[in-house]
Amino acid sequence: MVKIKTEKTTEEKILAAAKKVFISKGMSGARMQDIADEAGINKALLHYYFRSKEKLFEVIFLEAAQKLFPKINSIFESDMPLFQKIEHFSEEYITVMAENPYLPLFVLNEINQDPETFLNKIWGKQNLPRPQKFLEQIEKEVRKGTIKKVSPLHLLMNLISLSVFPFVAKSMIQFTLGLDELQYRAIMEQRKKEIPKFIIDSIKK
Amino acid sequence: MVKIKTEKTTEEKILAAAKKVFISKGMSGARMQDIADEAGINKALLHYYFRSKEKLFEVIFLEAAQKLFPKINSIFESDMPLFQKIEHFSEEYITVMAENPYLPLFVLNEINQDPETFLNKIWGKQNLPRPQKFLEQIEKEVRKGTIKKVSPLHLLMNLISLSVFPFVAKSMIQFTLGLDELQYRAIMEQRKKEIPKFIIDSIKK
DNA sequence: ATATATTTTAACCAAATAGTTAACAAAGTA
DNA sequence: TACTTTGTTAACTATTTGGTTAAAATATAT
Repeated sequence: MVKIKTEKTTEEKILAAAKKVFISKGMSGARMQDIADEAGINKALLHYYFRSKEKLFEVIFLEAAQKLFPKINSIFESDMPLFQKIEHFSEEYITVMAENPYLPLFVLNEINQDPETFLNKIWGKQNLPRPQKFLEQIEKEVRKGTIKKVSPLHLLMNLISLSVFPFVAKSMIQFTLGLDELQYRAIMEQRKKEIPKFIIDSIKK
Repeated sequence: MVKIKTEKTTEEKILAAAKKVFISKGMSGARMQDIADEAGINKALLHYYFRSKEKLFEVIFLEAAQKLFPKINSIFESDMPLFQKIEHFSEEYITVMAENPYLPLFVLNEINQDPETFLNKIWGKQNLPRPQKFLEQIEKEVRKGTIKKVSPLHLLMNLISLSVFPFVAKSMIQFTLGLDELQYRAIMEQRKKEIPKFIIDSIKK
């Protein structure tokens, strides 16, 4: 019988704790002490593994951004037909976000605090959404006459809005509608099918 | 010729400065010194007019929340027919938010940081969205057969997502699409008509 | 076993930051 | 004018917080 290592290394504990604290409090609201407590270690250890709060934050933020965008691009830039792409996108996106519901708000908020820093320095632009191909595809379908004459840009914004916003407004939605965690998840599950149906019903001829 | 007072009172200067700083940096990222500088006054004056950072923040946050929700409710609860309500909502909402584009992200983010505090203590629930009547109205239309068999809840979420998200993601959108302020505003202007068209095309029989 | 390198901690430090105080200035009032 | 209230400031204080240090504990190599 081989012994399998299940204990987290200190670095993993730190990263998990940092992720939790940064995502719930944001960069400026997070305290190094809170992260240390959450990880069950001494504060000095944070600085031993990651030099500063900024460095630690950068790791967490990049990981979050990686999770948010690359998958979007791989779908946007694939060769699927339009309707299938729309279905695939909301399915995939909601699946990933259901496991990390606070991620979109976290990323959007940090970007908003200092767009310059985040959008230029931290990212190579390969991580950013590249909707070009998707936009062209819509335009082509419009010209072919297979869908109604819709604005590609607005259709893009619609697809993303419908998929992302329910996560950004999670707390709000749960509170105003009185939903517990399970009910919320169930509704997000439904949306995987609801969104493409809603969109396709609107644009198909 | 009567002299008209155009100078701001100190209190107004503070509120304007606090609004600007809090909305761009958030509660935890904002510095009292920044607010004082922005208002062109001494830091001690902030404490003279508002006792603490928290008190000052509460004023700003409430004002922001007031602007965000009551109008929504007055539309949701009016007696307009459904389609007109949808048109009216996106028109009204986008008009208000175009003047305060960072407001939704600010409010959603602060709520997220501490839902308990914000949603219970600070608000009397009269400010929160009350979508009940709107949901019932949709259900009625479905039963009458005037629109397709859609989920009222998802339709509600769709309308709000489509209207609010483009403001929440403003920085992101501008950066990835390379839009300046004017172009962004123009697109939001278009959305006032695009959103209701998009929705109604989807649900009408 | 001994020595060396790595990991972890408690105690400390310096900078940042919310909040206070006491004195001064301006405006209102008798 | 004298006096009181209101508004404003510079300088200061207390606390929070990111970061450091030096020593102890643990693991690793010889």
